[in-house]
Amino acid sequence: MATMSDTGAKKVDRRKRSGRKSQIIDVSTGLFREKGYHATSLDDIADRIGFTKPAIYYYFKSKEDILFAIVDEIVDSGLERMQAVAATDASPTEKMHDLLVENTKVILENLDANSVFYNERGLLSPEREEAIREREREYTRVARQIYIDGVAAGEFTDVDPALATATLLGASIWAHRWFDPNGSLTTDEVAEQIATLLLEGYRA
Amino acid sequence: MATMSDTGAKKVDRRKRSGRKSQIIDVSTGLFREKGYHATSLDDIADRIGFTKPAIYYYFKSKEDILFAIVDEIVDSGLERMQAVAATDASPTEKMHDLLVENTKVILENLDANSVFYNERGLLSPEREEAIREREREYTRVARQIYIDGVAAGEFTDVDPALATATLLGASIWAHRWFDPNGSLTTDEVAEQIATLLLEGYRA
DNA sequence: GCCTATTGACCTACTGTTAAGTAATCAATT
DNA sequence: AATTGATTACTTAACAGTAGGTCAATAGGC
Repeated sequence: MATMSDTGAKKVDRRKRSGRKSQIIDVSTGLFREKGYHATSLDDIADRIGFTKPAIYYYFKSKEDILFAIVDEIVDSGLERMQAVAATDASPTEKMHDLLVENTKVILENLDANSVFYNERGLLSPEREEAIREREREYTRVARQIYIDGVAAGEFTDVDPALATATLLGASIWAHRWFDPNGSLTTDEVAEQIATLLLEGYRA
Repeated sequence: MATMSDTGAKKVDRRKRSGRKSQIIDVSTGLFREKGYHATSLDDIADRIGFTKPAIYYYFKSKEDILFAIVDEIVDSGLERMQAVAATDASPTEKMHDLLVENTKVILENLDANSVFYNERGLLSPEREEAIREREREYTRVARQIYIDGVAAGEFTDVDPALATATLLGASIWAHRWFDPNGSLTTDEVAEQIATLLLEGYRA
């Protein structure tokens, strides 16, 4: 009776999801990445859990809600770490380097969910995609401001900040397509090398 | 391959296709990019042409064949231009710069098809995906060799060539996600600025 | 009368989703 | 201690819609 009465709240607690709900999300994340959202049926998800299909509806109102849960959680976790980097009083050069390192790490440490984020989020309803895109704009805004500060401080090349940050972040994001968790390089090493390569250029 | 005095070198050569067939490919390319492969029905494609669905089967044996036709054509057009760059006797630095410029241009000049290539090709059958992946390996092999030559010549930073080329090409490829054809920058300007930014780094 | 291009009708498989029912658990009441 | 009622976590059955795909039939040009 003591700890029961506060569970009725509608706010979703990300850290303490019910075991089943987080299991559905985890399994769906893997399948969505492997096969794509539309090519993954609710039967596929249920089978892998050891469920029947309608049981999913006890935890989610629709298939799209599962995808949204995955994508929504990811955009939050990334944004938090970007803002932490931007909030330091380091130089623009250091900030941008750290931002690229953190961005790569956040992606590679949660490869499945981030792959789903980048490849399947376009399949959400227009309203939900816009909600995600809004959060992402905040994300790119942080990076762009660092770049603008860097140009003002004479530290960065004076090119279009939108182009520069899109290119820099793109190089980092693209790691999700080729990174092999079983390869010889760790996520930290890859993150550091990408950031350094972009900062200095590839010319010796 | 000699220089073709064709009207549009930027457009993909589709002389071998009948008008209808190329129309199906064009329309499908647009829809696959907008909505995704699985979310696009054959009725959607037929409707946009002014067709009925079975007519598609006069030109293609299956829906997947349409996707394969799009993806197959793209991987060819890209590879040809990469090999042309690699075949010159320029320095590794110049080659890599040109390769990045050409890669970006080839993507932005055919944005729909390249978006489909990068986002939907994983939905092909395993055999066909492997066939595409094989051609793409040739693609990355060309870039990697240039990088290796550049390191040997003391021109490039001595990092893992696989990581370096994946990062460099990734930054270029990622342009397909943010480039706006109606924006203020042309494809040539974007291609040149991305290549220069990557070559020199963003530090002033 | 043949070839090309196209259609309407149809089949089958599968999808997300809902409804209704059930076994187990637990709190409150008898 | 036994009964009840509610809640949790599912199951089975089924539905309505849609998808890719097939095929016989056909209109128009040569």
